[in-house]
Amino acid sequence: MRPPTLRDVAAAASVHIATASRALNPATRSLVSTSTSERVVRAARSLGYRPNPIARSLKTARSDSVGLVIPDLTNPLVPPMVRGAEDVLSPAGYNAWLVNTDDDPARERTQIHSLRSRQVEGLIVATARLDHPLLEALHEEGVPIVLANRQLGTGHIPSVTADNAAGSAMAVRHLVDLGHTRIAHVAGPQDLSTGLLRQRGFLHAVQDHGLPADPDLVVTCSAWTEEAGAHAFGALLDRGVEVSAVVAAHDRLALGCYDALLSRGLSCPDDVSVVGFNDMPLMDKMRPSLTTVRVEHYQVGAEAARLLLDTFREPRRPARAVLLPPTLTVRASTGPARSRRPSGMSRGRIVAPAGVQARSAMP
Amino acid sequence: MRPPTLRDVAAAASVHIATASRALNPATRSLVSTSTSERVVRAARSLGYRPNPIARSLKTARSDSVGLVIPDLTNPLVPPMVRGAEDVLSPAGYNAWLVNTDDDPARERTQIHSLRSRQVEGLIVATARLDHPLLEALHEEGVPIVLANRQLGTGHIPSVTADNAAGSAMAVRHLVDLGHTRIAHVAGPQDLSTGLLRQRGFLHAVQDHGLPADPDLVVTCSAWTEEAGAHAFGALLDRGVEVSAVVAAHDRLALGCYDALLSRGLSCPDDVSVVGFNDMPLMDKMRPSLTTVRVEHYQVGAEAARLLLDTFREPRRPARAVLLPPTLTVRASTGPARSRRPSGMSRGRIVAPAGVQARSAMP
DNA sequence: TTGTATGCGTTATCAG
DNA sequence: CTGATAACGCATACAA
Repeated sequence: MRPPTLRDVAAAASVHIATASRALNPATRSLVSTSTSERVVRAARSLGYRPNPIARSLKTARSDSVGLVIPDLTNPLVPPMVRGAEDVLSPAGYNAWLVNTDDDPARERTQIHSLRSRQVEGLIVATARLDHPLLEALHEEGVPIVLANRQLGTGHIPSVTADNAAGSAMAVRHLVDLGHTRIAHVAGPQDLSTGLLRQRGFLHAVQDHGLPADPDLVVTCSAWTEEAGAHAFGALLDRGVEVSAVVAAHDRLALGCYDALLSRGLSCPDDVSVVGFNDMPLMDKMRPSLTTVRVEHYQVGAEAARLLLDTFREPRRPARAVLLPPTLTVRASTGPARSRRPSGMSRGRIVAPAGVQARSAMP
Repeated sequence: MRPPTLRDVAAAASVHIATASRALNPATRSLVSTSTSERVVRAARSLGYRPNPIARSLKTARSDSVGLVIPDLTNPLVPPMVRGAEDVLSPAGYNAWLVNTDDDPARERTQIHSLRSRQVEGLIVATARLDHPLLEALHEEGVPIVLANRQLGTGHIPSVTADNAAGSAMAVRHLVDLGHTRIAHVAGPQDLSTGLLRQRGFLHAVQDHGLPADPDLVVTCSAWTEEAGAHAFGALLDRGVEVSAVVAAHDRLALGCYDALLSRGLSCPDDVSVVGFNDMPLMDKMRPSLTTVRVEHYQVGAEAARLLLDTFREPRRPARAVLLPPTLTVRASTGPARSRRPSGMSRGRIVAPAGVQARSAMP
């Protein structure tokens, strides 16, 4: 049995189809007498009428939907962002189309094309790179876009992110308060705003506390994986660099640091304190539970959606970069710096393993 | 600048709009001469023509999209299922609409309504309860549905799930091989097929190994949370039930068991071995890393999508219940049963804390 | 306040 | 093989 259309409702209420349309549409109901409007509504209800959004879209050239461009749904940071966005979009009458790009530019291109052909009215994009011609081009074209979690280098497109520099500073501050002076940074990909700004924030914070910005204390990962973190931090340890604490630019990198320490017989936090970034689910269940800079990804998604809705209302509003304040969640992976023994191999001091020449920091 | 329509393409190729339509549509291209079809395709490409799926849907009464009804995107089991489904649907030309129900029947009802009004051609539902009138009704109506991860009690609707009973049996078998004879079960909600079948599988397996199905060894949780698991297993421990191993119906319940043990000064696996269910992300990073029954949720999603596509081709095909074989991932949370000392308080034997009367198992 | 007429972009059914 | 025409379901400018 074919679902009832407006025509059926109009017939049942013995009014013209146009009248039925007006009566059923809250915005135009005032143009119709209360009595007939009531009659129409009753007829619609009794027939189980549901407006056909396809037909409506064709007519109004609106789809009431936005595209959500994400790297990968199975990345634990993503689902909270998505729900945050949906929880704002939904009450505003918008639906969200999700697409995964797997951080592959080609796939991203086709996915965004597919979204546009489905007539989405705007885009929330969580896959921005610092240099991102595609997004710049779309923005030039006038496609409403809001970036979530990551920004462009140019800042031309509105964005909602955590205040990454502030987050790094909080981590450093915490470690300095615990007495640490040799603090390393396991940085993330430098072509992403998250990686870059967390590193910059780290370097500034270290200097603000009067500590030298020793290049030996910074290692960079090209991916946010445990393996990358373990490899990078392991290399730093193996170089014999003196270090009692590390700020990782991502919880996964921090877990990699755990692995690097474990495989070298070192303990966290006794030998080295570790701070992560993001506070992914289950970070409280690690051993040791991870001290980390908490980012409210739900809020990032929600705020991005609000910005997008704003853009719909005021298309030519200048780009804004909304920074959400992170917080520091202190758990068991950070502890006081060991007071250094005058000489010898204290457990708090990392020395190069046999066969590796210890290299002293530049003066 | 308005995006080009079929009319524009037809004009540019100086053919009738109907001819342009046929030329551009792979299925009807054969009705058009090669030369004109080439001309049309060239015109379309040079104009950057993209068919309007809204208009097409209105005409064809197809949406090329299916609904994916999930409990909550932030549940770590869900994203792999979703991607599995998408990776099958996408090559078949279907897009997936995602909705979260938060396991709230009212919300589920409205979300499914919303999907239907968006003209989805079928539903993949991961929120089934054993008793689920809404789904039965939809199925009666002829809406193509495939259940994923959970089944109905009646089995009237095609489903794809892990073989939950087999999974429980694998867990029990593993523990028996390690010498355990007092094995508990922390069961999940019994109104869900997952909870029920894992419990049943546990009880059968225990009996198959000649162990008594002691009711004291089974506790039930009404939610898949760590708190519920900790509370239930804690209560079992506090009753003084002798137990050296536990099969939890979910990794989260298993983590709750960890908590219950920890807060009672007991150690895993030295005092009690713990087996989880699902192998959620990061379970290898727990301390101890969790031995668990691995369910390939990606495959569950993918297979559910395949079944749905089958249903589109053969609407009246009888319901099938596809069971995917789980595997046991052995990690550090399970170890050999302690050989029991003749008397005294061995660490391997749990005794009731002061103030709690130890209750012996029924004879 | 209600009815009339038209079109959104596409596909399908006719003729020719 | 191609062109003309209608129709999908709805919203709206215009007329009454």
